[in-house]
Amino acid sequence: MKQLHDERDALDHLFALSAATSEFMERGLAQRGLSRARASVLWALHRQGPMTQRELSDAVGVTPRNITGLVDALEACGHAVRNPHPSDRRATIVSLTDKGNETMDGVQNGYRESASRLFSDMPEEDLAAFLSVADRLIGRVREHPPARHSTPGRTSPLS
Amino acid sequence: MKQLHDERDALDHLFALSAATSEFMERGLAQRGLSRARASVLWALHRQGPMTQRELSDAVGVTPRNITGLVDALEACGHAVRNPHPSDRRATIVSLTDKGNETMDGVQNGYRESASRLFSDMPEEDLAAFLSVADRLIGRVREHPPARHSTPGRTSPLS
DNA sequence: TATTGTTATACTCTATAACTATA
DNA sequence: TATAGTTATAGAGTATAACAATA
Repeated sequence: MKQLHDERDALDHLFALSAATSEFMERGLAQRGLSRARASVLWALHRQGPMTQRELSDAVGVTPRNITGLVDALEACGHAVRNPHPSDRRATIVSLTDKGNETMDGVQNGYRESASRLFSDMPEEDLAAFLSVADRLIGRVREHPPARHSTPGRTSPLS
Repeated sequence: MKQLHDERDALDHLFALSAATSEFMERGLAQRGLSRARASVLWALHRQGPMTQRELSDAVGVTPRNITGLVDALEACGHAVRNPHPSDRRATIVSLTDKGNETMDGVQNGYRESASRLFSDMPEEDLAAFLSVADRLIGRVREHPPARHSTPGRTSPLS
């Protein structure tokens, strides 16, 4: 009885934490004029360097058609550029511009500040417990349920 | 040095947990043919009973125009019905159908199973630590940053 | 034949603004 | 004058399918 209630309370907390965190992250991106979808492209380029749109498609987890649109938008606002592939004339290489790199550095610094603000005064053992539980939950949540083909758009910030 | 790394690691975990949880929840809804936006309307009706579209608009946090579209879709798939307001001829009352109630009961039972699967074998003190940390994080994440006007579409499952 | 990136098309979710019927 | 819900329009993000250029 008590245990059952605790479990449901925990799932409630998990959902609430997920929603709040998601809004938190998107608010940070919005300050720099980025949507989550566009930021996910910039993250991939920032972490892994220049790559073709096909590679971006795999890295970000959306179809090549969508990469066309996202890169169009990022090019229009000066965060990325398209260049011809040196040896494969079908392909185009997408790279970050200086502005794109500055933006992503800023996002990264923002995350550092956030991390400090959220966790710096948290007791060591609470932090450890949170990391441990989060690890287990991530694993369970990913493996168990009837896995459909991936839902798009998860970004993986904080390189 | 060590502490700084721990903080960033914790934020990383928080983002990853948020993304995984969000996919987990939407997967559960998708099994029943529901998107998050439509499920949020059904949740509001399931929790609070029949209400006008205007009230739904406030409950769900989207514009009245969007409620029109969402209710159109829910009516088309038999989960909800529109009826005239008894005293205000401008307004329409939206209610769950039997099918809508069954669907939401199923979603709720699914969440109960999920809660059990995720948390039932977790040591009491880990569960307590997670709840405590989650509470603190939700508060910090909501208050601190340059709060824009609300991002839409958070559902609040598990009544 | 297979791959890269595009055009064409469609669907969902979001928004504002203008309009109709009612209060 | 104000409110409830609609139409009209727009934009982002997702998807498939067909096609051109190239491998």
